Amino acid sequence: MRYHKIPDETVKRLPLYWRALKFMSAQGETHISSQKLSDISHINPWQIRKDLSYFGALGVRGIGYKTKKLSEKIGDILRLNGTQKAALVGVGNLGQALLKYSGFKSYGLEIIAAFDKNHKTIGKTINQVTIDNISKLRELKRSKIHIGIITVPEAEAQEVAVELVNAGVCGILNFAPLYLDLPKNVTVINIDIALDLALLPYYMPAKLVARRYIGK
Amino acid sequence: MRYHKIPDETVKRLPLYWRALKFMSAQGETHISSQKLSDISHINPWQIRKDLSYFGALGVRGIGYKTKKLSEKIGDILRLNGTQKAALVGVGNLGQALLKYSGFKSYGLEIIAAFDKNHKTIGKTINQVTIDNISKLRELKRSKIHIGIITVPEAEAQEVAVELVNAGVCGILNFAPLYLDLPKNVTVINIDIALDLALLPYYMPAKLVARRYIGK
DNA sequence: GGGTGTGAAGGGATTCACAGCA
DNA sequence: TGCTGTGAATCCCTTCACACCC
Repeated sequence: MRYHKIPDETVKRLPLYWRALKFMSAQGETHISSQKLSDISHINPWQIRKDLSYFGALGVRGIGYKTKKLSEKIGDILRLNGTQKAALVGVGNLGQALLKYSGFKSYGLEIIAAFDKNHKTIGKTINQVTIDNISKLRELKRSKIHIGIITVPEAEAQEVAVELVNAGVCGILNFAPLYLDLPKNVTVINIDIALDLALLPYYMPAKLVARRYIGK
Repeated sequence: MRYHKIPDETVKRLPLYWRALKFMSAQGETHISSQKLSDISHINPWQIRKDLSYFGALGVRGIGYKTKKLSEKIGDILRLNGTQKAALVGVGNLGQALLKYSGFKSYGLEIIAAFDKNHKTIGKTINQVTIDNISKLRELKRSKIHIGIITVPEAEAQEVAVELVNAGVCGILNFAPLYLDLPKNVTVINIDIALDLALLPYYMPAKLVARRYIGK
């Protein structure tokens, strides 16, 4: 296994393993088998082993994986070890919730700047971050922030995204429900809660009635 | 094409098409081609045509799709037409943001009940919803609510989920970062923002350095 | 002409089954 | 014995190419 391309689907599962390993670590478990990891993450054991094998032999046959070693390894792969600074734009309901949310820290993310255009919001301090006028976005360049979080309304999102990129951002977490048109070297992760929600009725029990389509 | 199983991946894309169609409708477009739909949704035209073909011949050769007809059809498939009532448990930062969020309405979801265990929060009214004591969750059964939204801390999520199911809920939107162990007939959609966020550093430009692993 | 609908081909991810090693 | 690591087989989804129809 040399110079192996890692499937995107595998990468998507890594944070899940990471979360499960932290959980096991907290329980004081020093070792974990793919079966046990499966019990927590609900991914098949062979899928887990296959996924992990892309990164070399991380386990010990007959024993399993060392909890701490494995979680460090996954952290290295995902580059979650160490802290990354982020700027948030749009301090509405969601923006405020994210600012107050402490869970980002364990993923190495720290929001150290926030912007809004509402004068009632500007100047407020939430969770040690003072909200700036959005017009000062371009001054962000100095602070070497590479991650931006967009929580502005849909109509303003594209414009804000461009300004963030101009300010040196190359990774964006986008909560606005639209596709952001940006240079290829910018990574965008879209989170649209409503889009996920929309799947719920389809998969709810009534599905048994009409899961298959009778066509033509 | 008879009795054809619809791929999950196709279902996942339907809300995206639905969103794009609403956008086009708002622009006053009565017809749309798969190419145009692709421009907005950033899904390949042939993928779109394939996806839609699972539901029968919805388009007109040489013309494209009727915007309104198609969006209604997708709404029917996803069961988004009509309103579904939901109960939210855990009125913290995120819970409040969701209560105030108006975007659910267009997906046919209306939060009509909210619960918390914090006595400072109980009794407050947010967006016309008065927050109840979480101990009253079991009384929910009468109100025929089938969707539950969980925004409580991880440690309480499993317990709350079980109570929701006891109260008649069969579809859950779970924001707590853990796997909910529930009867098979309950549909759970998990949203863990941090899990998505964790992928950002991996895909950010520095990836060019170590995207592939040099093993063994 | 222009754009859909769809079998067939191709590609990738999942699953299997077992070799290999503590 | 127990559990990992991994080629091979399988399955499913994506992509292609073109027939078909407005």
